[in-house]
Amino acid sequence: MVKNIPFYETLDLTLCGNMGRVHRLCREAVTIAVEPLGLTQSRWTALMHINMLKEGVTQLALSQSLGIEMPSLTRTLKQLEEQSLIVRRVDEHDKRSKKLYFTEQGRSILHTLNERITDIKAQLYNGFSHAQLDAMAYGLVKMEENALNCIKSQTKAKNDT
Amino acid sequence: MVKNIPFYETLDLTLCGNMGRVHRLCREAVTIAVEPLGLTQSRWTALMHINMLKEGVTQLALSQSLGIEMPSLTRTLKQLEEQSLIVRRVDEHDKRSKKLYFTEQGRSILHTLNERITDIKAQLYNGFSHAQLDAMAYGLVKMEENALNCIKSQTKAKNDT
DNA sequence: CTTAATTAGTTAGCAGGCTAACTATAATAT
DNA sequence: ATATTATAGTTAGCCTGCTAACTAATTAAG
Repeated sequence: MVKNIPFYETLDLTLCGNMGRVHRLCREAVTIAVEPLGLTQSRWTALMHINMLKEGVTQLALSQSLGIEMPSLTRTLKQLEEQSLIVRRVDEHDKRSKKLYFTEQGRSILHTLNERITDIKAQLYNGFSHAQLDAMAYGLVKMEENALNCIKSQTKAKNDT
Repeated sequence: MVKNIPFYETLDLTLCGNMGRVHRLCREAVTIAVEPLGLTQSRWTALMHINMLKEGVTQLALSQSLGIEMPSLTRTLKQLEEQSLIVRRVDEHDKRSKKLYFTEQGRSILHTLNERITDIKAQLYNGFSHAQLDAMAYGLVKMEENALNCIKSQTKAKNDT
């Protein structure tokens, strides 16, 4: 029974609080669905992105794709390696970097994982038009830009002191 | 240089990852601005909501307004009390619940806090039309509903087993 | 009235973001 | 050739969400 809720009644007052909550809820919805596979949010997200970027991707590239910092990723990959779903191999051409590959077991759960995520995604986007989804995605990208600029200008102002 | 980014290139692949990242960045932008006041994100958000709901609000009502669970709030309020910015007083009519009040010191930083947040908000929403912001807010509410339904139906399916 | 169920709040501990400080390798400058 | 700087990854530890299990007070049932 959602009507045309004026922006200032929702997003504005709590600033970005709503975004955080919706994010947590969407995340939870998927996590419930893939829990039987022994995966948490950070782990299934990482698996999906490795698959998307193709095996052999470096940790740095993966962290950028995920939009998280290296230390956050390191922990997740460690867990995935302990679960024997992936392996990390040092790149022979640049011994600083490590490339990521699925194990047999890791590759074998990809299909089920993909299926379940697609299912949940359909439920989350239920009732949205393509135009609406595009508008949201565009808004998010724009707000991300604004936030980055805002952070940058503040950091700069501090250093100039 | 953001063009008309097709939804499936952004929000879809990472599902709700973008929302999480934008949320973190917006949060960071404000936090930098209010750090000199000795406040973190959870603390300034709580202060703003207490002010909005008026002093004397219960912890339960505050947690619902913030969209977080009680234990998350308990910790934050404990810190605010240790900073002597608020006090918690047992409600005489229902000794289970506690009501929240600002201290002198707490009330005195509200003005500065409000000012800085308003400033950052303007930067984050820079370039957005009212219609765009409303569309995003509406989309978030709708997706939250979808997520809640999705979680509920999954939980129910599990219990029926 | 006494007992059972519900409710507000707390504590303990997990999940997954983050920064700061570190190691080891590679690239650049002198 | 050597010394400096930059880069990929790790470790340690903070912040703030969460659930599960608890206490104490209130409400509902028998």
